[in-house]
Amino acid sequence: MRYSKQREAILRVVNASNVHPTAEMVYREVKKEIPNISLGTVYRNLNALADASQIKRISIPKDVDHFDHRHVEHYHFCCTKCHQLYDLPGSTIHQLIHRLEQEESVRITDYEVLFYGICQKCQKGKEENYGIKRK
Amino acid sequence: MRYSKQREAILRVVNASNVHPTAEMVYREVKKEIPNISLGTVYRNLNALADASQIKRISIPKDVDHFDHRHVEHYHFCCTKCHQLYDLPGSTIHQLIHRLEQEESVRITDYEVLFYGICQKCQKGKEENYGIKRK
DNA sequence: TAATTAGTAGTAATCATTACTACTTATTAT
DNA sequence: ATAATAAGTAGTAATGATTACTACTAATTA
Repeated sequence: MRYSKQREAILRVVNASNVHPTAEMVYREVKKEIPNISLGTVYRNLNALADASQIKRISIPKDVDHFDHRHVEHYHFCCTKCHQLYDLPGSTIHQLIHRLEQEESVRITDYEVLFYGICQKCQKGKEENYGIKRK
Repeated sequence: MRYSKQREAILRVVNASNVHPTAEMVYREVKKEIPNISLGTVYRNLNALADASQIKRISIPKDVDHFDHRHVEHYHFCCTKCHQLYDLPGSTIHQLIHRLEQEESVRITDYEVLFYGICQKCQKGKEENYGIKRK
């Protein structure tokens, strides 16, 4: 993979973000720096970066793909009320992976743990929707 | 939700399947019984059944949605070689959920645990692709 | 048994994502 | 360095899974 300022900017934006951005969100952000960047370029590079394990693609039912700079191990939490995607800390999964590899004879190379529920803010009745539409 | 023979057949097909069928697969199967059923009807009912927690929608990056009759608690395993989706047994997650609810002040109502790796068959070099195309 | 209204078939539309094409730019071999 | 080469890009068209729409059908109810 050869260098390009577009990919560098895209990776920088994903790394700097704390909201698990969608391709569209990354596009809008990178546009500030490279105004004529193409949405296709953003998609192509997000996929390339995910394939190279530099970032992580998160697939959520009834939602567009999100991307995450997975620097520390964690799980994801999707609030079913405001549809905001949060991080949850955790590393419990490793023992589980080890056991499953032994018992099920599979080789596990990656994982995604996604919880659904009501986030703290929404429990307090202070939810906002963040303009995220559900299909 | 009122009764319809279409929804009944769709639920029956999902329940009888052990391959986490896609909407298209359910459609092809139900068509044997109700030849003029519409693909839109299958989608609508799969969504309705998922919303009613009778089945579960599984979202996988770069793949179409799959559906699962979640009768016993388990995790999912997606082989990165043959792209087949398998079940992995497990119930370890409950302690984790309880701890996260306490520590993070969220209310968790559902979860999805998806592992990636190489399945037993593919480790033995006997993989098939099952005609599943990656975009 | 008629009235109501959810459900359906069939088709058109949507929209996130990918593919394509001509052009540009990073890397390489002379 | 500089030309060759091949990966990357912008812009736009195409794709394809999913949803929306419309006129019709059938399950529930009063």
